[in-house]
Amino acid sequence: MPELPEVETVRIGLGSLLPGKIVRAVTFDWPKGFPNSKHDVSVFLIGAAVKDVRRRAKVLIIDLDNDYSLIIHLKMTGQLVFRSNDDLKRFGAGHPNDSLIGTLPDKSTRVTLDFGDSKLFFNDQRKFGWMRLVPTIEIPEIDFFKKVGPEPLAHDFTDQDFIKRLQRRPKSNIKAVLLDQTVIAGIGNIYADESLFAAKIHPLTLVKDVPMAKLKKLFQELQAVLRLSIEKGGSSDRNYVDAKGQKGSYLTFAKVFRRDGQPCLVCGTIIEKSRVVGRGTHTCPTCQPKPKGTK
DNA sequence: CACTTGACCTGTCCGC
DNA sequence: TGCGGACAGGTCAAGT
Repeated sequence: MPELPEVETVRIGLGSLLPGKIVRAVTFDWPKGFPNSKHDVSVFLIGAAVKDVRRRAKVLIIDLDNDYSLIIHLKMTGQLVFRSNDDLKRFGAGHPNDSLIGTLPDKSTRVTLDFGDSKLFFNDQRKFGWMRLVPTIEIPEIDFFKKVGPEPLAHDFTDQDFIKRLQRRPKSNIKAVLLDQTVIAGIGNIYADESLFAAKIHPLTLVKDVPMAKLKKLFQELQAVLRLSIEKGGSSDRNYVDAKGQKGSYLTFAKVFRRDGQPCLVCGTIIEKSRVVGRGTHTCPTCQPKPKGTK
């Protein structure tokens, strides 16, 4: 589930909660998702203090004061939920506010970091997510970080940079290219659909067939939807929650995503759902006419 | 090489 | 109510 805005929301939350906390204990039994040995965890994680929480693409990086870092990918259903011991006592068996989270840990909890006065739960229903403890200095050498594209909201990332990178894949359809993390970092299914709708581009259009003006428009709209979503705490469909276990409200503002069967907010045509690159894809057939030669 | 498809998991929802 | 099948927001390996 989590794309750039959701991971960024978690980063902001953890960034205000974790720095200074010392890891006192770690509970885990998930060799595939968290392959570090008990020995390494006890030597390089227990006793270390959290220094900083960063994000690159959809990956969270928790830097420790011993030159090690935890890198975490939430994939589709991962959650990182922080609870003080007081909250655990108070809300352990209940649902604070409109949270999707009940008693913690629950059956999807894969890893628990215990800070003494509080805990951080890594939940992941589908177990696609992962977490690794690595020397901080080795992070840039990890394959994913070597290959991942630029941050779409970086201040020095321009529309010309964006267009140049998209045009490296002229014969792919534009949605596939937006979703390719090596082209641009952090875009997933929700923000691909939303930005393509805003720029009035059909997702199946080949990159080479999109006029320059529309590529520029796409860049502006992509930045706008990402920024709005971060402001709204991300999108919560079923699983996503922030560091405090709360849902985000962006989907209230989504114009096509999960709005199939409802009228387009621009022209009133019924929004359609189809499959593009194997993913559920939402379009307005009037605002985003299909490219010639597709059915 | 460029590009597309399936596999990884579990849970939920929908139709019969 | 039960059951099979499709589907879910990501990424990689394997396929064409």
